[in-house]
Amino acid sequence: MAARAGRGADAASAQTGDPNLWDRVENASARRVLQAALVSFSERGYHATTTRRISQRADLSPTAMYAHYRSKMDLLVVISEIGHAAVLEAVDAAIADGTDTTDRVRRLVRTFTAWHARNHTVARVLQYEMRTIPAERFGPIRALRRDTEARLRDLLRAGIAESVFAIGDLEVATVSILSMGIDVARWYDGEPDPTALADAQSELVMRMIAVPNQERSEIG
Amino acid sequence: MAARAGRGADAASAQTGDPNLWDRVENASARRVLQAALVSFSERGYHATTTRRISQRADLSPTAMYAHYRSKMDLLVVISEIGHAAVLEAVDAAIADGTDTTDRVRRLVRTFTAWHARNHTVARVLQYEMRTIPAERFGPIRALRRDTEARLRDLLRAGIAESVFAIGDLEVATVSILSMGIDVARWYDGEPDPTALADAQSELVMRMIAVPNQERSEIG
Amino acid sequence: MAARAGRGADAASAQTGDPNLWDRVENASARRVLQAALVSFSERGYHATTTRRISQRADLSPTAMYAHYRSKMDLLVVISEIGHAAVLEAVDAAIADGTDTTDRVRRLVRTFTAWHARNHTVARVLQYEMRTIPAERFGPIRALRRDTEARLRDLLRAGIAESVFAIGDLEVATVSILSMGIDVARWYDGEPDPTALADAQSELVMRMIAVPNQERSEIG
Amino acid sequence: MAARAGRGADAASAQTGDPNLWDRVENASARRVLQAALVSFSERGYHATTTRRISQRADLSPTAMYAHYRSKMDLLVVISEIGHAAVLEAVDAAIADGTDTTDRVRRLVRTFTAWHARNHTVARVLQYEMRTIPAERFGPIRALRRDTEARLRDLLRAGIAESVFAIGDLEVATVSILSMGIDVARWYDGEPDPTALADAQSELVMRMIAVPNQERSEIG
DNA sequence: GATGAATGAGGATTCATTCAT
DNA sequence: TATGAATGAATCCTCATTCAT
Repeated sequence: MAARAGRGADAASAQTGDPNLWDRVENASARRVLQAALVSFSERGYHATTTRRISQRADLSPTAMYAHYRSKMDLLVVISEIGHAAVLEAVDAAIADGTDTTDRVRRLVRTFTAWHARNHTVARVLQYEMRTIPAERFGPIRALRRDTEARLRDLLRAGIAESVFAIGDLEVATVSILSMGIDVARWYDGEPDPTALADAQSELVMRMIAVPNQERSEIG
Repeated sequence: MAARAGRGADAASAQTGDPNLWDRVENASARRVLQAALVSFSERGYHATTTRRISQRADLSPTAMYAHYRSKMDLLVVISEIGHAAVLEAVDAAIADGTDTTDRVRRLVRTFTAWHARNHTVARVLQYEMRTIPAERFGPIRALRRDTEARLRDLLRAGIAESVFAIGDLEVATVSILSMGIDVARWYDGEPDPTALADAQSELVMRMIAVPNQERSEIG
Repeated sequence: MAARAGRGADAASAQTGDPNLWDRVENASARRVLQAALVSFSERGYHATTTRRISQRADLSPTAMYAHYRSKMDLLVVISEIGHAAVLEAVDAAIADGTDTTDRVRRLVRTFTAWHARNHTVARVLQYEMRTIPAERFGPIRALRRDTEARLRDLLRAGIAESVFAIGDLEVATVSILSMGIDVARWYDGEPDPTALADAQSELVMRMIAVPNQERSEIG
Repeated sequence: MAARAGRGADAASAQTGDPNLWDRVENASARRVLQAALVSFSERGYHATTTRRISQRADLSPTAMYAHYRSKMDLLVVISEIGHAAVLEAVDAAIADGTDTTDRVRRLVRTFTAWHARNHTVARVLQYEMRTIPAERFGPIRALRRDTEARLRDLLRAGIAESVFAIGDLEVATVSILSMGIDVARWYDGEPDPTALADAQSELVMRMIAVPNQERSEIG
């Protein structure tokens, strides 16, 4: 069984993305269960994943997961919370490194895209199983998503104010830029290299929002 | 239940998008079943949709669908085939109307985006349940997707050759542009107006790929 | 489809045994349905046979059988009645041809065995689906079976009285002799030739019941 | 329901024959399920038996059987394998006890018949549901049946070589003798006593195959 | 913490049969 | 006579979860 071979940290990380993501889950069994769930949810979707499959992939008995999680939905919620928090953290770190608005947007997009490529397994769960999470548990996730989106929107708005960006419809621009990164989760399977992809997409985005050369030179 | 009220053609089309889409399903019951499945698949996903729900929404007995479709999976496949075919048709029609490469790309993007907004219910099924379709039935769908993607790629390539587009990475550009339209299915819920959205997105795309003004003026 | 090829009388009789058996069913469609049911009941059993299968094999629509028979059970009952009646008729004809008790028993056994070989398709239904027929419809069939058994028992009793047979337990002998013929339905698949099999089995039976040579010569 | 009353070992064995037969099924629930299935398969046939009935008769929830068996078919296969193995074991034990060929045949027949009377519930399943078992699982059962048949055939052949048996057609004799025992499963319902029946049938068989007195005295 | 057995709810699907045509 | 559509009942089985150990 592949799961058996993949029990080690390295093999697993190939499927589950950045290994540090799951560091906060301290118990080893609990982490294995979570990663097994993650891979299955990503491959087949939440409803098509059985708790037995998860357990098998984690090399545990069918009921072992209940020692660590209250339910299958719990697994999805935890994965989703960790994932969404990680995206926001990455985005915030990227912004912090930026020197000016243009640079910050470029870094944000590059990071966002690279994250979705590198962590496309988690990303798929975040995006495709959002609707699966019941309203009463969705609150924190919604907040994280809104915050992430707000980071970009605020930068775009700032750039417009600074006259470095020319954007017709701020909302459409915000969501469209994020779409390019989010949708990476759907099609990405290792190619191209996350960094290369991130560079290419961020370049496209910058051209999309930049004030056209002529006008800028006129202004400058 | 809302479904009961929605049995009429108009109410249903509000949920199922362009009513002509389902014209090719001639039997009225078969069409109602298909539309009921469509709405449920879109709202809750394939696996979370029960055949009973579908039948109920179609105002038929729990087993009536089996007179028209061999299985629940059949419904998904038919929906997916019709939907993907419709996208390609729309794209082809848009291209045919264009006057030059730039115009054709703009029309393609506008149409693609508008289609995904107007038919976001179907579009959600097309994008989110692709992995659910078993390999042996996926062939025709894959072909349609590849063709649709090829339409854009070919136009971009032509524009580069004509020096009206400046694109660093053709593949990334192709998929990123489509991502903006595809991802509309995820977030769209009636706002903004499909035409307005299509105009805004196509404008973003055109700026993204157009040769910068300066250079172009140099050439002209 | 094999059924289509086998629609003619000759091909069908290969599977359904003596074609005259079904002559009394005058309507051609009704007869085709009956023979289709017969073959399926024999091959897979009554409960594993669907009415759709029967109709298909008879080259008719799934509901066509209801024009001729009230239910699936009706088919089984009719087949069973015709079959059991035919066995008794054959046995009676065999007895009628016999010259003395010994000859009559030999002819009865030979005929009984040959019938089960030649009509093993029907015979299998008669024997294996007996318990399937509900009590309220089983009366006539029970009568036919009792009569057939009585024919042999009476002959054996007569032979004992005439001192041509030496039999310890009349009941066990009766049923055991019939078992040899009945069980042919279970294993027979065309080999050996029904006549050869009938000769061999009847010889075994005659030795089984005949007064031993020594004693007979003493008596004579 | 009678099943509830029959939960005790003794009551069950009245229906399921030799209780030792099921000893190899160690888990008590699994054994109860198996015996419940056995009785139902025997009474109504495999296809007419629902898994619910089996569970009810075993005093378990409708799904409890799935903890022990993978499917309803699994139950049939296990029953069939255990049953056929038991027949062969009984036959082998009988042969081992014999002093010469004639004695061995007599013992074989007596044992075979008595087994089918005593275990007529299992025997009915073995004989009537053979065709129900799919080819890919039938291998071991076919082997057991062939072995059992070979035991008799080999003895008959030996007896012919030793001139203690006079048999026209070895194959017909082999199958006909077994038929007498097998068919007991069809009609037996407690009468006569298995031993008495076995004695009567074995006597019939011995007369059927023995070299006639006269000839034998000539030889001796 | 971990497990094997057990369970209730529900799932897709099949089936014999009916009905309108 | 024949059919396509429709249906209610039932079937096998799966699933997430619980419980005793």
